[in-house]
Order: sequence, then structure tokens, then C-alpha cells
Amino acid sequence: MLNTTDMMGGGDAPVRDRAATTARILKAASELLAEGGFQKFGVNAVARRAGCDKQLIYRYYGGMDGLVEAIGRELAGWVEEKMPDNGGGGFLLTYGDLVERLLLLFMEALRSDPLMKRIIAWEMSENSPQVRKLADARARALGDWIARVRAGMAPPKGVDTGLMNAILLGAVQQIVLSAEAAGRLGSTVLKTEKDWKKVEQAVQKLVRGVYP
Amino acid sequence: MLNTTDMMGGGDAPVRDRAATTARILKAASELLAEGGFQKFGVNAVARRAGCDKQLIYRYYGGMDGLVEAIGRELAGWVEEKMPDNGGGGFLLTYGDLVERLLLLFMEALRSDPLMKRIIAWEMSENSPQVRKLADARARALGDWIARVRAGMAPPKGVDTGLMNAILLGAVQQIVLSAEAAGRLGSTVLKTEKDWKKVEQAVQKLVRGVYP
DNA sequence: CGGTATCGTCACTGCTGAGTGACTTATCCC
DNA sequence: GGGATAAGTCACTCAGCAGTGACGATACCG
Repeated sequence: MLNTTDMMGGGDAPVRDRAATTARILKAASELLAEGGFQKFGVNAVARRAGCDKQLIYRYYGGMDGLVEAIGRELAGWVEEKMPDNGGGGFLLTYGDLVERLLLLFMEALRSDPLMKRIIAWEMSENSPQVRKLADARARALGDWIARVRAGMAPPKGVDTGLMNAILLGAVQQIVLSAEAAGRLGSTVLKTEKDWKKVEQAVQKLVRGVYP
Repeated sequence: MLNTTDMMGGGDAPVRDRAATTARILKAASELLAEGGFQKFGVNAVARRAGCDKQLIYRYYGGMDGLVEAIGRELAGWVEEKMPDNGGGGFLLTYGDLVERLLLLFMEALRSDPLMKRIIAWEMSENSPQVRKLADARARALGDWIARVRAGMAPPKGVDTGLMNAILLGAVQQIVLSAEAAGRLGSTVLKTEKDWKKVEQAVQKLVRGVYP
């Protein structure tokens, strides 16, 4: 008789609640991914962290693939959660204002989200269908955001805005990931809020350059 | 008159030449890294590919760390090799021209170098001292390049050129890595030379925006 | 009360990798 | 030739991970 519930007090019974367990597994997986990156991400590690047997991961999620998919589903609303449609309250007069707002919001959102940072880093170094799905969902969400917010505002002529915005977004991604991995970008240290203010200004300048 | 296997016939003597073997190991490691990425990069895999026992990796390089270091040393001259000092033969009149040249050269050089692509992806998703060294060396080399080539040309005022160039460089990195990993950047496909021409134009526009 | 579905655990196989000690064999040099 | 040195190989331990089959335990329901 090991940890049977009936004993009062510290009896830490295995709770026997599927919903709670699946949630615990998902949480463990997300945290693990956020903290350790995809390198240490595996069935054993997740099970260990969730405090249950790995068999349950196979039963409830069908293995790692299903689990990653579940994480993706959880993250589907990321853009909606983190990036308000009203762009922070200001009036957006020009297309450039809009893109600038997008980039700064995205940078801030990404900076404060370890999980998303790890996932993007993952996307950069693997090509599995799993990872691809995550990437697609995010890209689509950002596209939707801009389509929704721009609300009829005309994009400037003579510029492939889709490509240009993708490049700018990529630049922001790179900045944040580089700061995460190395604490700096090139030779500029990125630690304090002050450093980041400078980055924001540089990004602004970049946007105003292409979308005057 | 040593290793010339002058003995006749199918004698598959193991050649017994340290210099050649160390070189073979290094080559195998580089290729493996370039082809499979850092995920499948390990002592066993390298030894298998080099056609020798892994023991030799420990003996000659002191393990994977030393081997990575050797790769780094080999890559130290990457910038010098791939990026000509005269900027491709044109005259560089302004600081903007210079940066534009740097970015386009860098993009081209990176695109054609699988190993460097993998290493940068590696840098993005790990933080070990080993990998850090690789990143540092590359960043320094690029900084040296620009310092050397700019040859007294005055940078524009009102711009933190160090930071701005780092951002632009990061953008280019991101473009190339994204193309490598997913075949596209955001929703724009990056396959044909034509696609890349468009990217180059966008990068040019970006540079001219900040350094008019 | 008894049966059954299901939540949870255990023990195991098969595989791959890092790292090491002991061994064999070729080459160098006197 | 003959030993010393170094190149190369083998066989092993230890650990971690993915995946699976069988087993225990409990809550639910008639």
C-alpha cells in the first residue's frame, strides 16, 4: 500500500483526473520548451516534469507530435492576445505608422515570451512538418493582424510591401533572438531597457526610411 | 617515403598518417555540420564519416569541443575569403553605398555557404561557450571588414551606425536562414534567382532609406 | 455488490550516444 | 635488425531516450 488516498493528511494521491493530467502535461511541455529549448525536449523530460508516466503522453496525445500540435493550438491566439487591434491606442495615419506599430508591438510581445522565442529558434533550425505547422500558423496570424488593422488604408506604391514587411519582421525576430542567445546584437549589448529603447529608435528610423 | 602504400594489390592499409587523418576528421566534421546541422553532430557520426575510430577524435582534438574550435579556426578567414575588400570593383562614394555593398556581398556569401548557415542557426539556439566563440569571431571579422573598407569615409551623423548595421546584417541573416529552413520568408517564396533579385532590391531600398 | 472502463504505474526492449582502457601494428631511428 | 613511439582499432561501460505490453487501482454505473 503505497500512496493510497484514504490515509488522511499528506496523502498525495495520483488525483486520477484526465483533464487535469492532460493540462499538466501540456503545461510541463510548454515550460520545458520555453526554458530548455527544443534540444532537451522529449517524452521522458516532459513526463518527468509533469510528474506522471510517459505512457500517458502517448495515450492522451499520441506522442510528441500530438503534443507539439496541442502547443501550437494553444499558441494559435498568440497574436490576438499580445497585439491589440487598436495598435496601442494611437491614431494610425499612414501605412508607415501602421508597420512601425506592428514591429514595435511584435518586438515587445516576442521579448516577453520565452516560449515563442524558442519556437522561432526551432523553426530556424529544423524543417519537420510539425515545426512547419507552428511557423505557418504564426505567419498567417500576423498577416491577418495587418490586414485587419490596416482597414482600407492604402499601401504605398512602388514597394513590395509583403516582402518588405517580412524582412522587417525578420529583422526584429533576429534582434530578439540574438539578444536571447548571446545577450547582444553584433557588438552592441542588449540588456537594459535603455539598450532596447535605442533599438526601438533604430527600427523606427528603418521604417520611416522605407515608408516615408 | 612513408605512407606510399607501395605494397602491391588490395592491401587496404589504414594509411597511418596523422596529418592526413586529422584533416579528414576536420573535413568530415565540417561536411556533417553543413549537411545535417548541429542536431546530428556528434563524435560517433564524425568518426563514422571520417572512416576512422572515434578515439582519434579524442586523441587529436580532445573531443568535440576541440573539434568545433578547429572548425572555428578554419572559418576565421571566412570574411576575407568571401568578401573582397574592393567591394566588387565599384567605387564606393557614400557610406550608404558601402553598407549596401556589405549587405549584398554578405547575403550572397552566406547563401552559398551551407556550413556558415548551419553555424549561425546553431548560434541562434544554443548558448554554450563553444558556439559563442564562433559567433564572436564572425562578428569581429565583419566589423574589421567595414572598418578596413570604409577607409576614412565619414559615417552619417544622427545614426548609431554600429547598431543600425547590426540590425541590417541581422535582417539579411534572417532572410537567408528562413529561406534555408522553410524555403520562404513570411509568405514570399524564395527559390529562384528572380525571387532573390527582389530581395536584393528590397534590401537596397532599406539601406537607402536609412543612409540616403 | 460486482463488473468494467479507464487512469496511472512499472518493467522491459532496442537503440544511440559519449567516453575510456587495452590492444595490435606500422613506422621511425639508431 | 630491434626497440620505442605513435597510429589505429576493438570492446566495453554507462547513460539517456523512444516506444510498448502488462499490470494495479479506482471510480463509475447498473
